[in-house]
Amino acid sequence: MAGYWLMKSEPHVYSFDDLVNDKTTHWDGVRNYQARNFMRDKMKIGDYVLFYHSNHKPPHIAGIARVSKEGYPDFTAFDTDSKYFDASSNPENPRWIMVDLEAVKPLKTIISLLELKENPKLENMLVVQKGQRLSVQPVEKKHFEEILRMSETDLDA
DNA sequence: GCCAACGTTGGC
DNA sequence: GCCAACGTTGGC
Repeated sequence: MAGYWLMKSEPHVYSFDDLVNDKTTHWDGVRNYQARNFMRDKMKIGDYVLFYHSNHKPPHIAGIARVSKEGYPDFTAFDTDSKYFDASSNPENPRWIMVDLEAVKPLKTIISLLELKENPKLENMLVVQKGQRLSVQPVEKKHFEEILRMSETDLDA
């Protein structure tokens, strides 16, 4: 059974439209252990991902993606030219992990953070909790399906 | 192992 | 641009 996730990206850095254009991307640059552990240990091929645009007015969920490759070393940590370079990670003992995502489809109507907060069915979602900064979050199936319903998005259409 | 200082995230 | 919340670092 597929799992469900929410992943945050700043759209001026990498947006859902960028993913649609690219078809697939590697999710590099995560430098938080909790987020890394989800990618390393829990995310499976075919899991669905709510693609969230943070640092945007308003912050919102833009589209649906899917895991297309499971956790493997984030090579940007080895690249001294990368802003994600981390001298304490190396190919023999990589500290940071990424997954690949593929675009599935944009939400028919985007759902803002305010709309998420106003829906009592979503009150337990991590993304609406105060101070929640985690950039890779697990999502419950019922919450994922509620967001599809709110956004009038049919994954099978 | 504690915790103060510092850096980052990200909504507002 | 502000700042609350949180994670990390490093001295002790």
